[in-house]
Amino acid sequence: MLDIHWVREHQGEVAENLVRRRDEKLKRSFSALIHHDEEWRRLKREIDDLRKRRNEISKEIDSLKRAGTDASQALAEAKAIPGRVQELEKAAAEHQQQSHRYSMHLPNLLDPTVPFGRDSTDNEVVKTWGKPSKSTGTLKPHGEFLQEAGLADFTRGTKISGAGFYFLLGELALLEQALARFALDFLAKKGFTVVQPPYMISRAAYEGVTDLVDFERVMYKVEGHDLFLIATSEHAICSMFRDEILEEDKLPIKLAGLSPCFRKEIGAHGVDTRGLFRVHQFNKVEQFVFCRPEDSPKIHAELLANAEALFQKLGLPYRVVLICTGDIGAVAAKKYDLEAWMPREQAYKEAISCSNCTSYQAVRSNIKFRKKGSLDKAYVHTLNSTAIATSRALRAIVENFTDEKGRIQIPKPLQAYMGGLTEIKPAKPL
RNA sequence: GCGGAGAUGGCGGAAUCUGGUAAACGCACUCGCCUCGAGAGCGAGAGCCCGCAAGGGCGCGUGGGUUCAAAUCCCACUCUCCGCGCCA
Repeated sequence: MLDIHWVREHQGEVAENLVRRRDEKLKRSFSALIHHDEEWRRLKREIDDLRKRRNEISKEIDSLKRAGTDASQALAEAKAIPGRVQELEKAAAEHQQQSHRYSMHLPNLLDPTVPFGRDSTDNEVVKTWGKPSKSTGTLKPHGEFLQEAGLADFTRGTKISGAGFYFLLGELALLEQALARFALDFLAKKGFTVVQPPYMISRAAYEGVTDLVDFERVMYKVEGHDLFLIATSEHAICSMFRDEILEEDKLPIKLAGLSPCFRKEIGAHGVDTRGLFRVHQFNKVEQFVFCRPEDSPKIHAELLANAEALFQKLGLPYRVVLICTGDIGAVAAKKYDLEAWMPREQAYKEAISCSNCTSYQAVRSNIKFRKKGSLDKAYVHTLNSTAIATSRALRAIVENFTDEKGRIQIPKPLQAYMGGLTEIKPAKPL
């Protein structure tokens, strides 16, 4: 969400931004927003004037009564006001609601460096690291391999919970824990505070962090409660500081979230349907930062560097893409994806998403900071980046590091978390 | 889940019974004056909304109701504390 005060003064810039997104619908929403905002302000003025008059008369009535004088004339005038106020308030509330609704749909201002494009095929490759392995033509889909190797059970996961659910078994389940712990230890050393957030949050908290369409498409609703399962710890962590004014010298606040992520993501995905790539539940270590506006570009680069460092330490080949205007979504002003090399598909696939959300979430969640030595307040900037989404990292490890005998080589930095184990051998399926 | 008490600025707290337009009093904070400097003292300020401003409106956990007028009365909800129950 954009700050409405700012929008009133910078309508041209907002319109330009929408042109870059090439979205006619948004342009109409924007003029509707301006219209309702103006109407609301006009009515508010009228209502305030009426209230002023009512307050004056109320005072008169008070003093008349205290003096023991007849107040019936003043009372008669006063009685007429609340009804009129109520009428106008109804109209004003309607306009305010509409203006709020439209502003909730307005996307963030894009950073000027975001490339113009239609969809993910127009994203710009900015870096490639590591040597992508050539296809041997013998690799099985990782889901099939893990099922046969007794390291995961997709069949029974589907049986009890439906497609997109799975059991991790034995050493693969331990490797999943190792990955998460590896990422957390790395971030803790970088000054991040580790956070285990609530896994369910209320609608109001949720509206502060994400686009409204996510409620239908992505999030699971808990029946009978005002609660949604989090789709990432980013959501819980951002709303953690909702309606707060932070002190400038506490910034930047760097947090490393650890949580399961629950996503509906309806629809079939071909070869990815069975396996760990696209699932309804996975664990993720997330980087999240609240900072001063002037620091967010620098911190954005840091978060990406952290994500890259983790993949480099694991030895997983990847490339970094800068997401284009058509693929970036409503929340981020600028976004990089880190795509890991997946040998079986001979393709880079999204493993990490790293966004500078500027003040978009801060406005929605009302998170400000007080400038040092003054009473001035401004919205913070928020940034988030995956550190490790364990499900996708596991797939990358399995595909990149399994030898012809079906043994998965454990990346060096994870071995310490696996009691010194260097490889995972296939087991008998349960 | 049951019973009791409560929710007011950054904090402690007053006004609630008896409706009359909130933050008295104290602490902390910001700016200014005064000081060589610090402190003390004095003055102003300190939430949100509309307005270029002057000014006005709103705001006492949330939502509704009664009233010319609600922190105060009524209803529902949320949360906190105490006790009991249940529980990994």
